[in-house]
Amino acid sequence: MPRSFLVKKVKLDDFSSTDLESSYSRSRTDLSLRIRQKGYISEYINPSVYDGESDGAIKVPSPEPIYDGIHSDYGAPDSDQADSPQSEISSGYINGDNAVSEGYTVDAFYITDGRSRRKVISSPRAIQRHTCNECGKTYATSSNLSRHKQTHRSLDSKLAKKCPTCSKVYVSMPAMAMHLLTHDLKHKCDICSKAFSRPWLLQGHMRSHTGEKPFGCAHCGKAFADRSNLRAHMQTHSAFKHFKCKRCDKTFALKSYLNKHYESACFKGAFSPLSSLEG
DNA sequence: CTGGGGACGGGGCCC
DNA sequence: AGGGCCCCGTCCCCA
Repeated sequence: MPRSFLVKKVKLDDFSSTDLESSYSRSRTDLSLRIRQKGYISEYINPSVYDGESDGAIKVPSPEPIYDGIHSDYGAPDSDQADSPQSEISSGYINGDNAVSEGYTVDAFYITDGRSRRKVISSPRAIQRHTCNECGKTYATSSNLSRHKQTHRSLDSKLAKKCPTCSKVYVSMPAMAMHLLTHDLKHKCDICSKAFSRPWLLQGHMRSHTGEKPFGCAHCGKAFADRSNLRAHMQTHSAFKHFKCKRCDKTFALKSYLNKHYESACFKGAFSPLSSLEG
């Protein structure tokens, strides 16, 4: 599947030559381990970090071995079996029943990020990027850049438009159009009649009825219906807790845990921590 | 109180 | 311009 191949190549492109040499000569699982040694999942999901990987310091290695119950080798780079979880190639199965999941190692998880396609430098089109002079973001076409530039307009701009339903103001017409969709719940579940604004929201919802869990953790084998939930789960495998309470210094693996902490023990009845301590 | 998971929404980006 | 896909984030519930 060409798209999978490109995406995979993107990921490899972002590693140092040392990384590449070793990963080319070793299995994808080994590459996954190297990724985790470099700083676990959040650093490979966060686009800002990804865009400018500057810190090669070794942080906390994964406390967990790659889950043996699935096939976590996504194929060596010279293999034409390069796979993404979107692929029809079934490289790994978490469950033995009908709910078939493919195992996501940290790297495989990352490479399915559609945004990473921005970094496809092997593509001829990627060489001629159109750069926003305000924020430096680059786009494949001038049309896309033009659309993006709308987001830099001021809210006071004469071009700003207000949503007739909820009065939210948008300076970007594509964002406005996207927002208008959120008021149009035309995707309805045949089973429970719940309605959604986007087809993929309905898709995700349908999994709650079917039990389908396409997103599997390659570390422990647990499968999820929702990619975001797998992402949060992946963070629970990390021994590195990125989110620290600025009052009591307790650390948490997930920002949501820290927020919960702020709302409960540490700041109950006190001033709002979210406004004064975020950062 | 914390950790973890399920479900979902908003908005950005690509083709 | 529209559809598809994705990320980030939140809310809620439960152990």
